Amino acid sequence: MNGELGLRDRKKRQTRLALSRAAVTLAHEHGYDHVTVEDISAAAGVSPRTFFNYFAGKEDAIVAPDPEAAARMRRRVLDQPAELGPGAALKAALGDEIAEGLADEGEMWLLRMRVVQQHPVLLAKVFASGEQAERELADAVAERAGQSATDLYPKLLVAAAGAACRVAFARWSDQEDGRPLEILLGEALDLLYAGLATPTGPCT
Amino acid sequence: MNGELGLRDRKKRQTRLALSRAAVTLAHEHGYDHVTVEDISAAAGVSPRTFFNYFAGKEDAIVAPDPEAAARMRRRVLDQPAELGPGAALKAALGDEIAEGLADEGEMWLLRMRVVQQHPVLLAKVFASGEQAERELADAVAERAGQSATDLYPKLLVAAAGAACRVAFARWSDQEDGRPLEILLGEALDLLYAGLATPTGPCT
DNA sequence: TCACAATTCTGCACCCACTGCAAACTTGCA
DNA sequence: TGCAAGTTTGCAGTGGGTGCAGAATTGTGA
Repeated sequence: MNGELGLRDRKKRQTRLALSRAAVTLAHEHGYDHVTVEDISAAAGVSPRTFFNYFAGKEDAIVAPDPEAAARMRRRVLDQPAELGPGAALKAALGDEIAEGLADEGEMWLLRMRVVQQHPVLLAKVFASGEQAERELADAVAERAGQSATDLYPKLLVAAAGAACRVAFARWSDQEDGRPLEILLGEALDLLYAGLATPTGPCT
Repeated sequence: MNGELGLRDRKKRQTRLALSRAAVTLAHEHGYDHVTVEDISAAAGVSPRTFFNYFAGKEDAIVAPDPEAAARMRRRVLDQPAELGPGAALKAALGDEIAEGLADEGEMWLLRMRVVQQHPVLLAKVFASGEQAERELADAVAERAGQSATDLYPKLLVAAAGAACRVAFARWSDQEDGRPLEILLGEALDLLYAGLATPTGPCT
């Protein structure tokens, strides 16, 4: 009736979001390991047991691996104009994804990045979920490149692009560099596609 | 007197190695999360409490972040012939490191990789410790390139090279491809330095 | 409107990872 | 041999994480 979702599902989404927001903000205020699951669930108004009905662990409440992200990126890659090569298609797809994400919840991304950058455990989670996404993405890239997903090229392309993303995100959240995320990522990808050429010439 | 190390230090090294080997082999046999710290320490002949005197956690007993690796790689990069550019120096340094590691404990590396590849948590640890090493390596590369360590180029070069390493290691442990690790890594780095050129031309 | 089925929430009991502390033990050295 | 320093261990406790079963809530058909 309202928004195509019943009260049940709306409440679930709401609870999940409340837990996630509570986890990020509490961790940002008091430090990740000074925040217990009990604190988070209390702030979100549910029992500690319920927390584990939504997230597999405390870490997941902060990094929140988006289960739809992989499929969405796959579609983005395949939907790019046919004249683009695999690398350009991947770059365009990443640009689209980031533009949309920033518009939806950019300030939350920034807060999350700040917390994550200071906690190796969380950073590890980010890498792991990125790696998961890379596996699916490699399929899409392989399809565009007319290769098998087990070939070196698709795997390396998405892995290297992932590395570029991480570098760009880190620079973005570092506030040293005030430029927007899209620019930073574009710069990194261009350098990558130029064979990591040094300022004075190609990579030697 | 004997090997420059007293009985004390030799025993410590021995215990650490025993714990690490026990962790890897037990995890390989029974699955990582069906093995408890108690099992590992029992197999190594020490008390569970002692386990934590050697490793910060169960994961560390398997991924065992080598505390000297970063400094060693830094030296390797700086010690490469002066005529090599940053990228070539990094490639050569990685080759040296791998050749030495394979000779010392190649079969253990393989077993470890097999375990790690199937456990997101461990994979995450690998990424995290890799990321840690990348920060130090970026300094060395920046020095060779005559740039600041906060510049994009050094960070992206080591991050992309790290991605190439992970891809090469994964392919190596996959046993689909029987070629030796050095070849696989060289191939990945070459493709990277060629700007991730597709089989039919440069990356578009 | 009401009652029933399905789903969600919650408390409880439990396992395991991990830590600080202090006592027992081992090693190195005078 | 005996002492100082370092290592191992047990113990007690915290917190993350899970299975289970009952209570609470919601969707649905009569």
